[in-house]
Amino acid sequence: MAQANSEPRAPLSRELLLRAAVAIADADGLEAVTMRRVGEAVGAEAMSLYHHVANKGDLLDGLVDLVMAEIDERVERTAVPGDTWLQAMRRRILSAREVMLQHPWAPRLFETRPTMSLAVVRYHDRLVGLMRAGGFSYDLAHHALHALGSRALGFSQELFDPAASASPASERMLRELADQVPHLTGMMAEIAHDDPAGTIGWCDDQAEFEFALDLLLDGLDRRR
Amino acid sequence: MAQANSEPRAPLSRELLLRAAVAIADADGLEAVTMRRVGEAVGAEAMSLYHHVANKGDLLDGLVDLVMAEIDERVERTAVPGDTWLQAMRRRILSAREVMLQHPWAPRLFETRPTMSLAVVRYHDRLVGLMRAGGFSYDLAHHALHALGSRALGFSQELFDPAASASPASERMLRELADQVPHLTGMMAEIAHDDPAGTIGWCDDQAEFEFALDLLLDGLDRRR
DNA sequence: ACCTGAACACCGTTCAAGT
DNA sequence: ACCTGAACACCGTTCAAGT
Repeated sequence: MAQANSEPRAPLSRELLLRAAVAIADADGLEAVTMRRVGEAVGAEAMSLYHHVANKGDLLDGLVDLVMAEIDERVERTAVPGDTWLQAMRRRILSAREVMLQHPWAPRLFETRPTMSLAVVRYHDRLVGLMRAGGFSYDLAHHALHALGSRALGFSQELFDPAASASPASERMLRELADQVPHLTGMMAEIAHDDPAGTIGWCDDQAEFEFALDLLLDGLDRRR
Repeated sequence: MAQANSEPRAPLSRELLLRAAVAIADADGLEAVTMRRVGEAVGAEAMSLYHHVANKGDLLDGLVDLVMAEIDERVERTAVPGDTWLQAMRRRILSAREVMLQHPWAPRLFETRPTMSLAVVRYHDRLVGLMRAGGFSYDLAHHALHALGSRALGFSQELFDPAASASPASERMLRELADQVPHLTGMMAEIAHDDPAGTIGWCDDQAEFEFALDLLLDGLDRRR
C-alpha cells in the first residue's frame, strides 16, 4: 500500500526501528518482535539494524524507554496539585496502568529485561520523593517499593488467572474435578450468581488491581 | 563418571526426563533446558524425548508439577494444627517460598506457563478453604488471591531490584547522575549507614517479602 | 513400541563484501 | 558511512527410516 515504492527509502534510524518494533508488538505480541521482522517492516535486511542498535537487547531496552516516556508524560498530565501523598501515588500508578493497558506486551517486557533502565529508576525515585513528602522514613519508603513491586508501574502479572483457565478444556476439567477444587467451585458459583449477565466475566481486572493497590497503600499509610 | 557406559541405558521415561531437566535448570538456569540438552543428559537424541513428552511445553508443565509436589509436601509437613487463618496462611506461603528459593528458576517458569496446572489450581483452592474457615466471604477470598498474586506461592518478581542495578556500570551511573535520582541516593546512604558492615547488602529479600506479605495479610484480616 | 538421522523453518549474530 | 548476502551456531519439531 505504501506508494513510495520507488522513492529512496527513508534512512534507517534508532527511532524508526523502535517505532516499527512497537507497531509489531502491538499487533502480534512481543514474540513477533524479531530482528528479521523489524527489518522487513522498515524495508531493510535484518543485519542492517545493527548499525543503529547494538543488539536485540538494546532494541528491547529502547522499547522500555518509549513506554516509560509515555508513562511520564501521562503522569505529568494527570497530576493534581492538592493531592495527599496517597492520592498522588494512587493517581500516578493508575495513570501508568492506562499506558500499560495500551501495550499489553509491556508488562512481560519490563519483567524480562535483566537490568533496569534509567527511566524506570527515575520513576521509582519520584515515587520515593512523593512518600518522603508524605512523611515516610527512607526505610518505610524502601519497604513500600518492594511491597508494591510491579504494581508501582501499573500492572501485576496475575499468576492466578481463572479467566485464562476458563478455556474449553480447563472448564470441562474444573467441572469434572469439582471435588478436587471445592472452594474455587463455590467461589465461581457465587460470583456467577452476583453477576448473572456475566458481563465482566470471571474477574474485573481493573477492580482487582485497585483493590490490591488500596490494600497496600492503606497499610503503608497506617505504618507511616 | 557414569560407569554404566557399556550397559544398556536405562529406558527413557517422563520421570527420567523431568529429573534431568530439573538438574539442568538447577545448574545452569531455565534457558539451558533445551530438548537437545535434556536428551544429552539422559544419553539419547533430542528427538527421542517426544515419545515420553508431547512437546517442550509439556516438559515445562511437568517441571511445574514437580515443584508443586515439593511445595505441597513441605506445606503439609510444616503445618501447625492450632493456627489461626492468618498464621496458617503465613506459614504455608513461607514454606512454599523455601521450595522456590531452592529452585531459583521456578518463579520465572511459573510466570511463563500460559495455562495454570491443576496442581497450582488446587494449591489456591486450599488457600481459599483456609480463608473461608477464617470467616472470609467468597468475594473477599477472591480479592485476596488477586492481591497476593505470585506471593501466594512464595515469590515476587522484584521489578525494582537495586541489588541487580548495583553492577559496576550502574553503580557508577548512579553516582554520576545522583542528581537525577536524589531520593534513591539518600535512601541508599541511610540504609548503608544503618548497616555499616553491609552484610545483607542493599536489600534483605526475605525481610522484604515478609514485610509485604504481612502488609497484605493484615489488611485482609482487617477487611474480614 | 521405541529410538534415530537428516531435514525444515525459524532464531540472533558475524563477517567479508559491496556501494 | 551505511547496507547486504551468505554463513554460523543455535532453537523446536517433522518425518521417514531403522530395530
